[in-house]
Amino acid sequence: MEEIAKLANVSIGTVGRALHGNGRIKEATRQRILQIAKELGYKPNLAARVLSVGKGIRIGICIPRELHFFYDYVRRGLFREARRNEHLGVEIVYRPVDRLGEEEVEKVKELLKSDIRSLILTPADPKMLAPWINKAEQQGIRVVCLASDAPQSNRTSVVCVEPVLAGRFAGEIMGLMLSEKAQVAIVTGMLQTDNHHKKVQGFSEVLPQVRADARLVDVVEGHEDEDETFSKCVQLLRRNRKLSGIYVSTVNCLPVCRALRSEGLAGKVKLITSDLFREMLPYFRNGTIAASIYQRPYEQGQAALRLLVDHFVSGRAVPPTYYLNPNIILRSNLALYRELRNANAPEF
Amino acid sequence: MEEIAKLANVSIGTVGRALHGNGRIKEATRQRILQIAKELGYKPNLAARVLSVGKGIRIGICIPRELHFFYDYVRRGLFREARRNEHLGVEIVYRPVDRLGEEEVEKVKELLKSDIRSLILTPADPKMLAPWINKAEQQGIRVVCLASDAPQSNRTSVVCVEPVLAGRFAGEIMGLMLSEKAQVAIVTGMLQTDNHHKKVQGFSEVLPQVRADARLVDVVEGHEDEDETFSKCVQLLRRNRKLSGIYVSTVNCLPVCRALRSEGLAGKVKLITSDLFREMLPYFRNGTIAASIYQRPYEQGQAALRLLVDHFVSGRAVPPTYYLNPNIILRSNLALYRELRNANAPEF
DNA sequence: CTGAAAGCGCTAACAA
DNA sequence: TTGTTAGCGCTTTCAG
Repeated sequence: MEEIAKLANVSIGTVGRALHGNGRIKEATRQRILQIAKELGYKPNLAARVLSVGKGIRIGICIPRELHFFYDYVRRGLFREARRNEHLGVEIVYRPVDRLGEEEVEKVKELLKSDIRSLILTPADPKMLAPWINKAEQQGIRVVCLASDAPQSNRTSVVCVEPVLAGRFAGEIMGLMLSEKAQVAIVTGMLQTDNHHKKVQGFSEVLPQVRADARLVDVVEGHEDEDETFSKCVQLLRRNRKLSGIYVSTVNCLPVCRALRSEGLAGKVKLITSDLFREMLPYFRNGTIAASIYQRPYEQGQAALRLLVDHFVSGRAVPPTYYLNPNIILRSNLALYRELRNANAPEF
Repeated sequence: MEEIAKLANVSIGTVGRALHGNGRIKEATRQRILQIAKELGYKPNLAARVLSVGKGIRIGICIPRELHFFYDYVRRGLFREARRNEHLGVEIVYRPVDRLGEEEVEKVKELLKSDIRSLILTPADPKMLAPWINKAEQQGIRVVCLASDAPQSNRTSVVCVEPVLAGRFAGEIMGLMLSEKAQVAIVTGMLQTDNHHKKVQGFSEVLPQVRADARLVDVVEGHEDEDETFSKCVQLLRRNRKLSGIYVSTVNCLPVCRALRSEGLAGKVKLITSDLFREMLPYFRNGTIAASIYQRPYEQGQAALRLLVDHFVSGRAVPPTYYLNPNIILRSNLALYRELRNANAPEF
């Protein structure tokens, strides 16, 4: 900056104003300074800037505590990435809700009063939340939706795995695994839920493309209830002894596994589940679960935070969407997943 | 630091010496200061440190230019992550080789003279390189192997996809896709190559576990030659009309695709390839390639650099190994891969 | 062995 | 509209 100032015959303060864009400065000098800066290949020293500005970047976070197997990893991704950037003054204001959707509006209101520059949240009820998101954006608070979206709102960005893609992915794998004239079923939570609806949609779109002779014979709604899911699955399996594949689009796969075992069909019926948690492990090991579609909660949290840090520190634009690729978990790569590693393994 | 100094009745300079570990300082005062620092929960301001020290962390990089489809992404991962950490003074000294193994020792020697704190390289000839790696480590230069390993050396760490795992992963997917009494073959480069050998090994271990009745009938070495691979594949397919799966463990999958098409077997024989580049796209689209095992070159580069930055900036230990999970690419998730995205899409 | 002070590059408040 | 200047927290050099 000093060198620019010298060449432009102005003070270092003026150079600052020119570079900064704001401030009262004559357009002519501004242009001149900018020109010289470019010629010199000037790049700001971020360390100095951070040191000088002093106050950090406060980021509000509102995510659920449950379901732990998912949000624990989202949270870790967020917090670790925040800590990695502590030296840039990144600071988190954490206002969790107990379950998805519980009191989310209250928490958001609270966060809006906390002098935050940005807000990360997992909208459960986008309609309800939209006015608050819009209000935040009006105040200059960047809102990033995480894991689920609020498309009708003015949110700056969303980080997630597209549910349709997850469904398509599952559908394609299922199709590849099936033999001729196969019959498959889907077990889901509630079809009303946007997320589940889209997964089912993606799955059923793709399946016939991969195997024209495959048929989706049933979509079972388990309503996230263990017993209901179990008994409905048993019925499904008895009703249809030729079923050769099941896709569980919700996290509740354990009752499905149990139903398969109790009917002696474990390993015979190809089972594709979603996500990953400890209790699934034995079913993976003994071949009941063939594959699981993993939504990479840790990386989702990490990505959300990185987008914001890059934006506030380097002025990088935040893309309106950041879609992650789902992973597929099989027996052979199971060991590499954090959920099953010991706590002190290195993480990113 | 000022507050610590006050409480300990010393100057800020003494606090610095105590914290820093080095320097001439009476052990008693050192302990006292450390104690107070801990009580106060002192954490150094990294921005200030970087600003003060001035000179950054120079990291030497020696990776090949070819094969572009792979190393271009490794390089991007490395460079972008370096740029993200510019404000911490991270700086790259880039000494590429044209092809894997070409003049690697020369380049490494050159880099060792460049006042680097760390060295990232892709060893092609570990035996040859080991003494240089050891020398570097002796000089206090942290050596990180990237994409391939030099296990007999004293390298600090390795970042890669384990080839055995990639093979096992492919084997399991293949197993899941096959029907009864299936016969499969592998097309590889040279079995002498450690990497290929291990992939083949992983694949053949897992296949019978997934399908006891499947049989690995042939392993074809194409020696990375287009014509040789093509004609050997055609022979393979004619010799064995009942072949139902092929795993290509090398990047050279195009001749295999062409052979399948020319024999009218595209889509009939399940084809699993490795990695991803533009020319594979049509074969994905028309169903010739069922799946590809993706080694995430971008993330490999990114991870290597992150490990080092975390180490030098925050004093975090570098884990001796950092294994990435390979991804599987299918038609449905193809669109999300960078290789096929336009250049200005957001990246991490 | 310890203290004092300059300065890293930038921002922001105040003065002109 | 522009110039001046005091720090931000730390390292490092030079003097005690």
